[in-house]
Amino acid sequence: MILPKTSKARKLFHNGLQSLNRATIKGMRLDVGYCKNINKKLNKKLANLEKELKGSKFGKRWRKIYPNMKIKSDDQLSNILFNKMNMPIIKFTDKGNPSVDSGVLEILARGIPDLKIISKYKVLYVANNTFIKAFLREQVDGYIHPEFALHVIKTFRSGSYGPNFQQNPKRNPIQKEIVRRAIIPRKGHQFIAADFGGIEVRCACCVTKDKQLTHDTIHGDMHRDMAIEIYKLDDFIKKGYEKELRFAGKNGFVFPEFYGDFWKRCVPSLLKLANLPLKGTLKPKSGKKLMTGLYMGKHLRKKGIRSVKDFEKHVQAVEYSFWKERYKTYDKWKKDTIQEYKKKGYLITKTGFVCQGIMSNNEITNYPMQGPAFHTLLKCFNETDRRQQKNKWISGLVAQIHDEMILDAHPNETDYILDILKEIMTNWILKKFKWITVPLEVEADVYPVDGSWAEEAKTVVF
DNA sequence: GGAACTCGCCAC
DNA sequence: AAACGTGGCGAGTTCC
Repeated sequence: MILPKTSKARKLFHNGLQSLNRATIKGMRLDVGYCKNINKKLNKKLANLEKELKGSKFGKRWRKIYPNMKIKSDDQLSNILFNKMNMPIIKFTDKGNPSVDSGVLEILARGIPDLKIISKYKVLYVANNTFIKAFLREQVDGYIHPEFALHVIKTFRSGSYGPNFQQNPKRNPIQKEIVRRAIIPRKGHQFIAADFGGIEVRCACCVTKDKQLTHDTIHGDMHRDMAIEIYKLDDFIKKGYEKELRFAGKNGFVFPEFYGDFWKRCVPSLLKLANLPLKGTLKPKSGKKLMTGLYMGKHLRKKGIRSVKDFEKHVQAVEYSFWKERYKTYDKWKKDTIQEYKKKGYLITKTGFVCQGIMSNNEITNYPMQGPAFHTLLKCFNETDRRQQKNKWISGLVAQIHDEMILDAHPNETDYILDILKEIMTNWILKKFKWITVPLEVEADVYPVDGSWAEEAKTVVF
């Protein structure tokens, strides 16, 4: 449990309630015609995919066992795959049952191509049922009014409801296009979305005072560094593989480690991200192609890593140096903070919120970053709101996604607003939150006039 | 017939 | 010994 114990914390939330509520009241325009249209189209498409699956070899087998076949029934699917067809179990759910999630289906589709129909179905189903339908259900006179609450999330971030505006698809391009196309600015307006870059890591720099982390965050590239170390890449990363392998370093290792994961659980995703097999020996022709005639498998073998077991050992060593050498100050902070919590029974964040109650080690070391990261955005949101009222902008704040604020802007005011955002988010905030001891970086996406949220934006970096 | 649970998936 | 942090939500299923 966290409580806004200090007067500063209470004031931040008191102002936040009002500014967030104003954004809710203002709301965002919904392209209702588009939503109704795409909803119809998707219903038809989903019906067709269902028909296709039922007619396929795999679908016939399914229906023989379950005459009332339901594509969405993971129980039915799992029973057929793992009990009737004896397919290998790739991973287990939290409750210990064989998993049939998208990653598993992707692997099993190598042997049963019909499974691809199910994956395709699920992607479109989520876009339609979780998002488009919610928009149509929640809209009033062509506007949606997502709410933002400050009293629900235990780290005192914000939550969003009716609809939840903090989970709109971004990574899957098909879902992104379908869903974000529905959100449009007011007539003649354009969206501005300004987000802090790596705000949680920057909070970690300020909280832990780790000099190496601070250096890497401001001047270096830790994700790239870790990718090079994990895959022993040396100069391969310079030859056009930077983006993908950096992604693997970031999402397969650095982020999980910061959240409290450990090497053994990182290995499967690191293997998957490099297209390597999940067990056994690393064959010379396995994995991502690094250059003509050289695959990741062969490359790693040359470096003495001949099997998944070898790779596991290597990742364990990388983790050791990550915490015991590279970020040893951060590591010590974690130990000290856990000790402090155990002694006092509570912790207090940089923004004045008290964390108390029964917490795991990972919770103890994550809460001091997660809350203040959002509070930095909220403080800026409040100030932007104050200025928009004082100066009677036509434009206005309409939403917030943890480290990002979204405005519906009149083009005549756009440049002026960008100046204001730059001032508030990179300068003003440092005077208000003295504990922020690293520079802050902001990316502001400016969308085309009358362009939906799915359109390509012009990015301005502060 | 509804509450509670489970799984999977969307975001940061 | 521990073992990814915070949520919302839809669908299927089970229990009462």
